[in-house]
Amino acid sequence: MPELPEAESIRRALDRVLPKRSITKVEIFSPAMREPLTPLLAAGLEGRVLGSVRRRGRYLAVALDDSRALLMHFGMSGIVRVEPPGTPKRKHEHAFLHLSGNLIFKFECARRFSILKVCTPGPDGWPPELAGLGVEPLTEGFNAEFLFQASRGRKTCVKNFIMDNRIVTGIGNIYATETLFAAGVSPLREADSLTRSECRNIVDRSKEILLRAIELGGSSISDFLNVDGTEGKFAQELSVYGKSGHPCPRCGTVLETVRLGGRSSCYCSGCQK
DNA sequence: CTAACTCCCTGATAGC
DNA sequence: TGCTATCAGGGAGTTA
Repeated sequence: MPELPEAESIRRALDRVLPKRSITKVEIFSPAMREPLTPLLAAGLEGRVLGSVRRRGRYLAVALDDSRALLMHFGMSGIVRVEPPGTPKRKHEHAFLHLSGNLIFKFECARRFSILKVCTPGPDGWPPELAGLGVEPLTEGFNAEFLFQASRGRKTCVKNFIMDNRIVTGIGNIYATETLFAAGVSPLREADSLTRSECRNIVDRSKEILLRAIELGGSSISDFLNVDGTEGKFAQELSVYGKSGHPCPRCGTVLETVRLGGRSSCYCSGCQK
């Protein structure tokens, strides 16, 4: 499912193909989504020229030439493709944006958790609905002291804490699971119990893992595909995610799974304290 | 304020 | 074979 590295892979791909193309026609096939797609029809998109593609957490924003932007989020199963006409329509394709240069931007989502909407960015360059997002994990702002201070007084477990988008944005179940394994920290630990040193470890490992995943085009777990239809290759480097019952790659202890905040979490009780 | 729920949705898989 | 139950889960919303 798309987390930050997958969103960044999509961003890079879209940023190579979308800018300077104009929207020639909008087609909506499935109005009933997490947010309705029908407003796209009345948004006056025909004739608008697309600009650069930026990312905030797992959201992407494609600039429009009228100071608005197309905002998208991939939920769990969102896929976007840019293809020439002629490909048969797939079952869960919900919207097409026809583009100049004989291409179609296709918005697909089996579970309908994705978002595609027009937004109006504020002074910070992002629409108000993204105002509550926390720090970007690949910036200087995400550092040991930040994580340490943010976790003081927090009784929630460390896994839920680093998956909280209001604290740090873009880290979902896969990368939280892998980060805590690499950092040797149990997902069950109270956030408040983290030492500065453990915070530094979590921050450093998460950045390494996210950067490596971006390098490999993300993880294709279940539904994720890149814009060109290829799979990300990071899934092959996962140490513990989805490997419950397998031996720990570091110490051989059988990996356990617990449910935290409604999400399954795989970890090694031998390596993660 | 925090923490712990519920819900949205479909497809894959397990069990009977 | 065909049914039902369970799980996958981001984020918004609700409750205590």
